Amino acid sequence: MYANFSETIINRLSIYMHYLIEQEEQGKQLVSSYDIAQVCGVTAGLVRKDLARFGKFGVKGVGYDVAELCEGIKRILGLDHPLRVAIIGIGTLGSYLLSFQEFFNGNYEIVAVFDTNPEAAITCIASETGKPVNILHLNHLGEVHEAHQIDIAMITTIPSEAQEATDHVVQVGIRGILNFTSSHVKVPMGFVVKNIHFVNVQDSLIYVLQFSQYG
Amino acid sequence: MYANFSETIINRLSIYMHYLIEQEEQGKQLVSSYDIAQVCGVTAGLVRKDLARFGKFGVKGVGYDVAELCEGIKRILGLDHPLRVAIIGIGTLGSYLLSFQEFFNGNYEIVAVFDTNPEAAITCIASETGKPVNILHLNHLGEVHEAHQIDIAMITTIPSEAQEATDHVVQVGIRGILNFTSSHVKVPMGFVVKNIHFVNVQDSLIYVLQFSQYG
DNA sequence: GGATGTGAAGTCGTTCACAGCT
DNA sequence: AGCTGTGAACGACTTCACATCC
Repeated sequence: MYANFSETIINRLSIYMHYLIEQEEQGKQLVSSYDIAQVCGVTAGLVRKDLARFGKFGVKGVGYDVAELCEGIKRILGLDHPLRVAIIGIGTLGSYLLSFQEFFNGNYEIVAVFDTNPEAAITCIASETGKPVNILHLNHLGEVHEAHQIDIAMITTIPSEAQEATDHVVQVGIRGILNFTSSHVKVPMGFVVKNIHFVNVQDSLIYVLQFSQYG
Repeated sequence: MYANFSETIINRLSIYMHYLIEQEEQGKQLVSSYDIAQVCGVTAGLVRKDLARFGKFGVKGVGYDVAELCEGIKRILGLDHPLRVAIIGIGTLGSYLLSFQEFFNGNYEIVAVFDTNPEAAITCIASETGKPVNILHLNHLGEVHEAHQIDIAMITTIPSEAQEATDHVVQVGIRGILNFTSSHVKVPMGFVVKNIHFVNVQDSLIYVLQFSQYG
């Protein structure tokens, strides 16, 4: 296993990987650090440094084999086997996540959707995606986790219910949590939460715009 | 205006600010760097350093006035006046963004929604939010921008149409772009793109989970 | 020739400890 | 006593330049 590197570096590896997946789908076999750098918005030297931390993936004078490097990064990230995801709370956001499974590039699988009011939700989903989706009451989270070993729970409830939903997730022993709500949630040691708040990105965009005026 | 600080720092200011807005709504008047630090997941010293870069906001021995600090950060970020947003492409993601206007805490206003197929979209939206929403053909983007001075365009089309939509946005002169699609988009100098790809966060969550086993 | 891998240098971000104000 | 503001020490990240290999 690869020692504990910083989130900054790991996040870039993820970006590189998704670029490589794209290239692989388009049939490209070889890329250079310059190719990766340009698309991902970093310098070529940094790409090489990032990769060199984890081993030697390239061939001097030639570049990187797309499929090989992609597999290498997947191994580093822990994405070399399929990962199971549960969605907790099925409003507009939950149904969006369901409909965009293609985002996941095959690494993730949504195994179940939970809500405290599953009947009301079913109509919503059916009209959105056209797919039949199994929506279960949150009480069944434990059984499903026992049966399928869920890696990540996505919290997509309304903000005021986020902590309660998270407590439930923690209680059944799912250790990875993606919090899409605007509330902060707390978990005990050994569990990991990552927040996805696009508003912060939006705010920093506004900040940068102040300094990028023409002239 | 406040000189060009790094995205890391600006992103934290945004996180602090949203915490302060929450506290203000709950009637709290005073916070310490320790309060902010605990909720936002950083150290108290870092909070003070971050703020000190931009001026003196607190009172020694006392703490920070919530409303005052909140206003201060808004001024730094450029959020001290309402900002106008357009949504380009109205599928499940676009309708989610519409329905979550409360996320924005009053700083942002969605002035219009555009699509290349507005008729098809209208039904989708109406059933989602229950609100009447004006969906216009993308051809009208220029007029609306003239009339309302749009600050940010959110690209929420299907990935294969992202670049085309972005080109349109650039052409009418909207300089801030939030790209929610999985495609990379290119813009000329003077324009700013920020990507919102939760998959990268999800990937890094998986990485971290490898090292947080019990025991 | 062309691209990687890497030490060394340089920059940037964070922690620490404490002086100073209330 | 409590909490901010800040220089100094520390550590992490990034760039640079070049030796190295295909």
